[in-house]
Amino acid sequence: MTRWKPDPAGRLIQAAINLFAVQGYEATTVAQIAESAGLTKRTFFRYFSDKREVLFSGSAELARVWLEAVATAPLDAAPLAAVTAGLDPVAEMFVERHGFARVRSGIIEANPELRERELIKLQNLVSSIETTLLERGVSANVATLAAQAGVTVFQVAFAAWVAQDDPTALRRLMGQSLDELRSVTAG
Amino acid sequence: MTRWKPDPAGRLIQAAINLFAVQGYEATTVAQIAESAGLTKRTFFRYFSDKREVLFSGSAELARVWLEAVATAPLDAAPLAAVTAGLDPVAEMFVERHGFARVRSGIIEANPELRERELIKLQNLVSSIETTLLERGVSANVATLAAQAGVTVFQVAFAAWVAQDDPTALRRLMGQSLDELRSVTAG
DNA sequence: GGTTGGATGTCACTTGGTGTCATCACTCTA
DNA sequence: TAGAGTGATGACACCAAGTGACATCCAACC
Repeated sequence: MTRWKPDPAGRLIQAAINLFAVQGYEATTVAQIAESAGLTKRTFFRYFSDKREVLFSGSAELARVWLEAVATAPLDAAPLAAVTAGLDPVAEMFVERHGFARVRSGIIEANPELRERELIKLQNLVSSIETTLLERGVSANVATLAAQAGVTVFQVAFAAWVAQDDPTALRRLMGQSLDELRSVTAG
Repeated sequence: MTRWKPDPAGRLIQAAINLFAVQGYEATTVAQIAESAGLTKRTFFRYFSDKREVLFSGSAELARVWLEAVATAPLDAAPLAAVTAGLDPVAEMFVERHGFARVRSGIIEANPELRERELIKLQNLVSSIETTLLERGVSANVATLAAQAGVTVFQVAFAAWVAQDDPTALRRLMGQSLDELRSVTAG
């Protein structure tokens, strides 16, 4: 037998999502989450830097997948093309998480504090993509704008994806969003 | 004689900025800010919903100026043209605030909590512009993308503006940023 | 069998944020 | 002009997030 029950971080995340879904984010205390996972408040803060972070540990994987695609895109690809090369693997990564994403999105949309955290995670993603572009020789402002444009395309498509029922629709929605951005900025 | 010293909110803002600049945001307590303004902690929270908000009361004016410009743009203007119609009056509004903006930006950039708040303020601005576009008959996704594109252009230009010395440069930097966005999404 | 070490628990503390009621001076009205 | 509002502020108690310091426990290793 192991000394403690396994995967404490995973248990905390699951407990948190359940409690947030049932009684709301604000009405749930960290002590409740920890107790529900069989741990203490102090241990919660050893795994997550704050109460919000328990919903955002997955953002590291999103960044990892996207960044790898940008870094390995053909060196002669245009900046925005390199950025949007990340959309395919990202879409694939989310196919099996449609249900989870919907619950999580519902919780986040209902709370301004969590929306703030989501925005800064997306901004960190923009910064990371931007850095990758800079390493590919793209100029500073163009890197910023291309990275931001790509993430915006993702955001718009993601919002549409959680609002409908087809788990595989993300890829198509992203393509559509990109086309619309092109037509908006073309005028 | 008046009963209390005038403009309590303004005094709190000034006291907060001074303290943040000298000893940092985290090291400054709300009680210190309030005492420095000759008020109590309880009164601080009557004027600002939380400690971060004391740095963001100006964002309402930014939104007001920008939205008015979007709403009064020619009805046959393209969505992005209507959005960027806000850049001129916004640039004008900031000319006399270059010094203040630099101090404030320095404080915000140094603190993740404050960056989160700034991002959600910008996102709220995006949403407001989006709503104004919808009222002008623009379709949903296009409204989102045009509003987001315009605010991104502003963000990029603003960052460049506080990094240099000419208070009047904002307008030119915005035009440049917009041109770059067009070229990025054109490919 | 004793020791080490990493994960967890305990406890005390600071600070952000809120609810409730008291205070105090100005104003309005009889 | 007395006295009842009124609106801003203060006083106080309280809760929950977050942190530092130290104790505890059990598995593995010598």
